[in-house]
Amino acid sequence: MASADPLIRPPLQRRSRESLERLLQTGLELLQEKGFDGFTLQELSQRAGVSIGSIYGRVEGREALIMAIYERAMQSIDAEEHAKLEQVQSLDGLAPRERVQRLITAAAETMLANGDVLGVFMRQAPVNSEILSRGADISRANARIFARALLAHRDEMRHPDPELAVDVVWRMIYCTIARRITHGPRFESTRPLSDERLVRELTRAALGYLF
Amino acid sequence: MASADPLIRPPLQRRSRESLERLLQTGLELLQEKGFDGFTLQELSQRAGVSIGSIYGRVEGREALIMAIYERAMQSIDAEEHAKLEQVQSLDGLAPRERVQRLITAAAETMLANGDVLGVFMRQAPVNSEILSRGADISRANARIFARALLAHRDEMRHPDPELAVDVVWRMIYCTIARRITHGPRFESTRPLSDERLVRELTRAALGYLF
Amino acid sequence: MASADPLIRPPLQRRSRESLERLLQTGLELLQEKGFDGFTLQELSQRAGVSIGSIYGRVEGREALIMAIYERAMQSIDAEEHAKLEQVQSLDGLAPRERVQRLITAAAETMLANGDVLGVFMRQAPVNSEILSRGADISRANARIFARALLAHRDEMRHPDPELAVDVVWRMIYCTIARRITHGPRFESTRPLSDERLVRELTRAALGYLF
Amino acid sequence: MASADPLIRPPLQRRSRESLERLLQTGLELLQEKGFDGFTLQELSQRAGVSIGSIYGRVEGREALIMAIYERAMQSIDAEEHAKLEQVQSLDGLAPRERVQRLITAAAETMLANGDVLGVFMRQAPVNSEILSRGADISRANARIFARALLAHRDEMRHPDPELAVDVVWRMIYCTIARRITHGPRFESTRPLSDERLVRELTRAALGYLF
DNA sequence: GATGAATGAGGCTTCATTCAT
DNA sequence: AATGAATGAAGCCTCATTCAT
Repeated sequence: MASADPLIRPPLQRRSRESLERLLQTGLELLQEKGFDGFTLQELSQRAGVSIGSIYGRVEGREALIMAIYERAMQSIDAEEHAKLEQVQSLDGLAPRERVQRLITAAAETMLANGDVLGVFMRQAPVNSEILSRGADISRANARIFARALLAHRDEMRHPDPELAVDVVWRMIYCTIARRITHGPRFESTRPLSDERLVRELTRAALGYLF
Repeated sequence: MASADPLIRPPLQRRSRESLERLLQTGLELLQEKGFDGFTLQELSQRAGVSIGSIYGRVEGREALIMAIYERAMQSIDAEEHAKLEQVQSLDGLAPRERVQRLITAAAETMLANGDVLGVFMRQAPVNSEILSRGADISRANARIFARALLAHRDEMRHPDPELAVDVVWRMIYCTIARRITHGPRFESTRPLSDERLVRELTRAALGYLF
Repeated sequence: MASADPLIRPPLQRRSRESLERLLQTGLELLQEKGFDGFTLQELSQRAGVSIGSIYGRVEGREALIMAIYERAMQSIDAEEHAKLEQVQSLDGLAPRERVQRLITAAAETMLANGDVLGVFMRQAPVNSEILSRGADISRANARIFARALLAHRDEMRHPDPELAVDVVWRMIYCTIARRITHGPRFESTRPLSDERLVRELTRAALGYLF
Repeated sequence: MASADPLIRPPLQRRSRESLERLLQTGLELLQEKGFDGFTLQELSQRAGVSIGSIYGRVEGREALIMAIYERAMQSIDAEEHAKLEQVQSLDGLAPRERVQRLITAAAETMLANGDVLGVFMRQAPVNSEILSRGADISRANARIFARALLAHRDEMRHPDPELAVDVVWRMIYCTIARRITHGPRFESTRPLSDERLVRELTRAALGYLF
């Protein structure tokens, strides 16, 4: 799912690779601190100790740089979620409810744990089509894994259209957690509610809906 | 819920009121087309046929203008949602499931029906603290109405903590619909799913969870 | 010495005269508070409760308005100084040193006493040719009175060119006091020095120089 | 006496240093021609052949640029006056009257000789607190040198409070010359009076006052 | 006459990108 | 390849003045 066009001109020398790394790492921090709008190449250049010229030597421009930062940041997060979902899926002899519960928890917790970084980009997605589409890619890939895993238990589901139900569950969970990350835990309601509790309740709702 | 501080210097003459109206309306359209970043006073001035100076005669600056557009746009939408929720709440002798179903449908449909306008601001909320907080105000107010209406049936609920359950249901519904508006219907999954169907399934999930 | 061209379109009705008065008075206050640069017709209009349109009905524009404020403010101050100088001049049988002392004191004290208002315009003079030239008119007029009064004692003066000496004394006194008003009492030196003391010493210097 | 905070981001390359120089020089000329109010970055940019962006690369903004022009212009003038005063002070075996005469002449002539440049800033001082305070610094420093030099002869002075007298002399001289520079030679009086003559007479007055 | 809304030239500033060294 | 100075389009805002009511 990685993009085909080279966001980055591959660095050849060790020194280059290092400064590229510094660029992407510092860039992420800058993005977290200032948001996309406050993110300027000038400041990045200074903080990372990499000249503007070098940035342009490595990258097409601001947009591409941000995408490169994005890809780098997402790579590990996505792999982590991916792996967790796959792992639960691969478990044999799991009771349906047990599996569903674990899948939801896996997905939600990975997202919440990486909320700091994820949030930076999730907040921009609705305003930046590039990020929107890459984000969709990732989400959809996970949707598929999630669905496949759940549908192993389709026969036990009481819902008449398991495919649909599973899709809806994914959306429900994903959206609720995602907004928690982007808007904070009290946007929709001031009632205190911990991450753990929310996940538990969402799971419960999913189970009630599916089975 | 309208803000107390005067975003707008109230126009006294007819001509003014007209151009203010033009400003807010055209401004909303411009915001829809270009997004917040692409929204410039210069272009608004041209399109609305109102000089820059006049804009500043009416409004503190760009930021205040946007908030004014926001308030105007939200006023009717919010009132509509508010009213619908209140109306369902006020119905006597409604079976619990029936009431819940209607409440969810009311909330979701109002949002979806106004998605064009809502989306413009919802997309900015995570990036604009002013809008974030106003949006939270509105959402929370509706959360309260929603909760009050549902909790009329708390005795019939099987969930051990009805207050919590009702809060979670609201979040689930609101987040899922909101993201549909801001990210489109296929961000999380490519599986086709109509608005109506989604609402129906969310309702079903909510009912299973509560009762 | 009043300018010939009508800075002000003479108000005919009582109401007009009142609002003109309000304009000039409030204008002076505004000028004191904000300085020339911070002085805007918009704010004056509001504070004085006179519409912009009315201001333009009465006056050519911003510049003319300021000059009108200036003239009004100077009128009384100038008259006061004028009168004091003339009065000392008219005293018979005054010992030379006594007369000089009184003249200097009269001039200096009038200026210092009106420093609040004088300062506003004196600070602008070097930057505003209109005010510069009106200010020069006034200063020169007083120079003439001052000179005439002193030269009554030319025979007692030890200076070989009494005309010159008297001119220099006037300049010295006027400049020192004027700068005290425009730049404050400690611009040139941090040594504390009261108005009274300064005047006394200047007088002493003048006497030593003339006689 | 140069300010410690960096008004200017020091240019590293030759090309930069040249355009910075052009900027400050042309800036001074522009200031002389148009005054502070008429001084715009746009015009400076054009005249100096330096882009707006470059200006901002070198300087914080308009205000800082003006201060930089000021500091550069004052540096040499101040040094010159400073040096001249020190030099007279250092002369041994000078008769009191001789020394006073030379000191006053030194101070006055340096100022008058640099009147073109000095005037630009002196005219703004009463209206620009930054310049006012820097100007005060310089004047006070010279006041100290002047006083120290004169007070070497305190025993010969007939004035009962030599410290005071010397302070007053400095003020008198400085103010009269400064106003001559800012307001021209005929503001206070139309009587023709050359620079030389004025200085000579001021000196005579000072001598009469002190000794 | 009075009112105050409307106008718009013109100022300052930011920052992605280019280019000389 | 790297550096960082230079560029300039484009945005926001102010305020004297004009003009419809």
